[in-house]
Amino acid sequence: MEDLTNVERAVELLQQLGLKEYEAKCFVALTQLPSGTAKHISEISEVPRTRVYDAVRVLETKGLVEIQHANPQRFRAVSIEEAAQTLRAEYESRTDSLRETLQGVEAATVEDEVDVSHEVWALSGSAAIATRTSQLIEEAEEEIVLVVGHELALTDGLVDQLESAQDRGVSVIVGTVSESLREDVRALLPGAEAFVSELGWLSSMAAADDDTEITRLLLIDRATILVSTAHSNAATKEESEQAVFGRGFDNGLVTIVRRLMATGLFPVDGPPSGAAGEGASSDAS
Amino acid sequence: MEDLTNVERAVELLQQLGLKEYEAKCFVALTQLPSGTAKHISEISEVPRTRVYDAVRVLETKGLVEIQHANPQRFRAVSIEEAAQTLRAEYESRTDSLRETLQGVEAATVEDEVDVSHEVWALSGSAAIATRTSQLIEEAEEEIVLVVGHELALTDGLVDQLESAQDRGVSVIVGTVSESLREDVRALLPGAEAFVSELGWLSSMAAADDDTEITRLLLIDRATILVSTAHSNAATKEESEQAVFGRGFDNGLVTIVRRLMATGLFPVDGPPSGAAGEGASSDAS
DNA sequence: AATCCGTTAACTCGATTAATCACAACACAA
DNA sequence: TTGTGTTGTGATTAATCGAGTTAACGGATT
Repeated sequence: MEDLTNVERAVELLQQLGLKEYEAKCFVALTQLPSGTAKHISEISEVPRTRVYDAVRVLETKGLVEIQHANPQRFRAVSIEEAAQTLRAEYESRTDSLRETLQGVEAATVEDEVDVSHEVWALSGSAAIATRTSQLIEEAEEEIVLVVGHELALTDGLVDQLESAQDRGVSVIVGTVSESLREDVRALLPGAEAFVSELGWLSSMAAADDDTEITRLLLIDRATILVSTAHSNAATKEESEQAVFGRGFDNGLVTIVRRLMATGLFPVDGPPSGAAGEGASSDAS
Repeated sequence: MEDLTNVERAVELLQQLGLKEYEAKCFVALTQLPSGTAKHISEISEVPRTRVYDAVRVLETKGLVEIQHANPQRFRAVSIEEAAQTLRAEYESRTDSLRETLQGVEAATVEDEVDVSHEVWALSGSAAIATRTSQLIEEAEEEIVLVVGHELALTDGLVDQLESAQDRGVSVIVGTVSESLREDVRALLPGAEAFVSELGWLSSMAAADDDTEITRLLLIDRATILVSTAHSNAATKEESEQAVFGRGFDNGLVTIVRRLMATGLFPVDGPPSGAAGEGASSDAS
């Protein structure tokens, strides 16, 4: 009674996990009782009494409740821990099946060759962006320029990957937004160049009612770029991360960013070695 | 083309994982291509071309595809492995949140005391049944009588639990359907009584068009019983496991099963010690 | 028998989704 | 220029599904 918010959250989560509204509400109600009748459940869950039976029966087939076939019937939920495990196991087996099934599908009619040199791809979701970031870092052969616009963007995994890139002879240059973060980088990655950059020039792109900031800016071998932004919309209160990445030395996006980096990105310590300066002078598409 | 079935399976799985039909079909189509346009996707996925755009946009927000904003737009799916991980992670975080949220809910109005001695509960799903089985075994104080009607029912975990029950002084009696399985039990559980039982008397309960067999039959301290049956319906081709369990010495179900075990269940080696015989003579409800 | 309660099943309404259509912007060729 | 075809967006219709309600059945109680 005192925690309506928690109940609502739980109901919403259960629906996201595939339960219908009534099922979710009934289950949450049952977790609040050692056991209960349809009437009882209806009262605390606000589910029409006559529909409790359907809902609970479905829950039973999913292994989430047990039914006592008496008069009146009594219902009881399994433990929270067990319910969570049951649901998790269900989706885990589904993703596993999906993996197998999709691997047995692949390959369709091959389409014509596509010019890959001017591609600019958009993607969203922190996980997807992180994955792409590490893929790009791993394919670097000569140089990695990384500007982290937010503390959270510099994860342990990222540091490890940069380290192993250095080990195979790739030069790593890291820009940060703050002095303190630069010190961290210098401690974590001794072999890398570290500098403080100003990303203000890009923040001005953001719309007025949004709160957008750059989280990552990655340039691989001067020919592949990835820019990611965290976009927290004030209206919907949603946090989302978006990114674009482009391939090819004369790719439009790559060219622009290379030029921007050469001119306005490295004001404090000056442009690092040949990273951006050389690119700026050698792109004439 | 040659594996329509696989494609259909994948689409179905993706829908079970929360995607809409069009989204699922588009994604599967994209896994068959390095990249493709809306037209291309529409052709292999049978999704109306004009709807491909929406579907793919949703997929992008879920981190499953990347979009090239060109003319025409091009779309590309992330790797199968990455897609599976993304989906799995999504549901894992949801079950975790659920666990936490539910723990912050518990407890509602306490209802009147319920007479617990005649309860008979029904539950379904192998996982749920296995969990309940182990809970019952762990609460045993004196005696466990277990009849396994199917080889698969005797899992390693089950054996371990029976072993630890023996260690705390609980006598374990195991019935099997075959002589060979009995030998296995004798090897795995030296301290336990093992015998071959006949379960034919219960199989006759099954309806004609079904294929039902008893997988487990568990009697704890002569006062709690669990019977589980594997029910493979020929019509729907679905495999499901169901169970009932009851508590209390004079519980109707317990009484019946105790009596049945005393009379007709142990024909080969005779009834073990005092397990069922004593019960049969002492129940007068 | 009359009535109450528990239970099931059927039906309505509304929202979401699938499927189709119409249109504007653009490219290319005749 | 005109015609043709393609791309992308938006609106519209049709079908499906879930939520909410009502009716009907059967057993138990009085």
